[in-house]
Amino acid sequence: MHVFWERGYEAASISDLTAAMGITPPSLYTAFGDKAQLFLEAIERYGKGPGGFGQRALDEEPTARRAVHRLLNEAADELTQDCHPLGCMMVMATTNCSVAAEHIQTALVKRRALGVAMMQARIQRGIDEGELPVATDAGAIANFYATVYQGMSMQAKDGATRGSLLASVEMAMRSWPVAADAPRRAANKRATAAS
Amino acid sequence: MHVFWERGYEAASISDLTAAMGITPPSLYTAFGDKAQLFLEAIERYGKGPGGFGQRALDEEPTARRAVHRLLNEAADELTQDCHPLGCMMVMATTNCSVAAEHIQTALVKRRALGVAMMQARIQRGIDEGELPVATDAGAIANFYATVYQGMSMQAKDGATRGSLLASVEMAMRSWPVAADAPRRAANKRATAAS
DNA sequence: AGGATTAAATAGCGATCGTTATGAAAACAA
DNA sequence: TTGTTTTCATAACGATCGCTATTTAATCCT
Repeated sequence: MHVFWERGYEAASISDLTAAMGITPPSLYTAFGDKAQLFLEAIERYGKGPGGFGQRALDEEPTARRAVHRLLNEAADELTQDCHPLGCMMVMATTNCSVAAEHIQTALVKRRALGVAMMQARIQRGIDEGELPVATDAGAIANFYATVYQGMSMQAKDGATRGSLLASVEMAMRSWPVAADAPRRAANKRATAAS
Repeated sequence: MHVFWERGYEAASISDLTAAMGITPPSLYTAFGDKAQLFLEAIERYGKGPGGFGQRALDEEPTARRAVHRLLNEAADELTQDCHPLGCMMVMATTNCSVAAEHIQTALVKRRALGVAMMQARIQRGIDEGELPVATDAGAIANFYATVYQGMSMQAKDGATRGSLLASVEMAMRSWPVAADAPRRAANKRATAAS
């Protein structure tokens, strides 16, 4: 998983992989079928392991805003840790590839879209529960924070620090839609105080 | 340039390149030296051609805010055009590579950092000219919008539409620092009206 | 027109790619 | 202990990688 994470799908050679695993090519092929299947298993392992923080944040936090905020904050941690490669494996593994690996590319595009869809669903729940204005476009919000997340992944790969990423997270959260009743309540309060 | 843009540095093979150029390998090597030099020339051409909109936006707009806003708006256009590959060549060309191409990788990291530095300089000018609060961290702002830009590039590669990217741009611009005197003036106006 | 020089194309270099056939060692059955 | 099965590593397969030596075609100068 780390080899694919570090190098990407195509640049990770079989000899890189077997060296890291401590096995020989025939063992790899009898155990995993071929390189593509091994990669998909590695991606799955990533999603359940180091890449699972997003899912957890979306599931566990009481509000959509806190969920997205926690997702990005934990991303800043995770993407810059030095016990594993920098950046998000899902983002970095196949940004560029030859025609031979396009099916892997499309598989990853689908997985990324799935992540956005999960975030969108959490935001929609926030709208339904009155946390966000009913006119909010959940898809647009999810797209934006997915964009920020993917950008953070690139920055981390380029050597950005945790602190730098956290600063970007705080800036991104300033774009969060204003709660429908918060300003109204404030306006009411002022009106009440004036009357 | 389009071949490197589409496939990335390593996945673009010499035969891909010669086929696209309509020449044979020896001609390529006598004209450009080797693959790495050809790539660097392609990157330079990209910066002066399709990738030049960022520089222009930063140079030509009267305020830092308008400069960044235009940069992102034009990026939404440029990154999704169908007359050339999707996404930003500078971002996509070497996100993942083998050990053999790491010097290319680091060269691109430097170029990306240069772009961020130019944006930071424009923002700092905005601070110096009173457009932005003196306490503003120009580096942090530049990092954030660079993050958004790189995320947009990934989204475009994954098939995001121009409209989707533009929506993210509008969201990102909501994070722009509030002008130091704008709220004060508003407050003064209210105070004046009350008195 | 014909020899000298430049240009480009064919063919192939060693190395590495993903993948697998083959042979040797280890574990088990009788 | 011997024969059988299983495990795993050595070695090599065809294909392609970046790159170049050699040969053919075109251009130039007299």
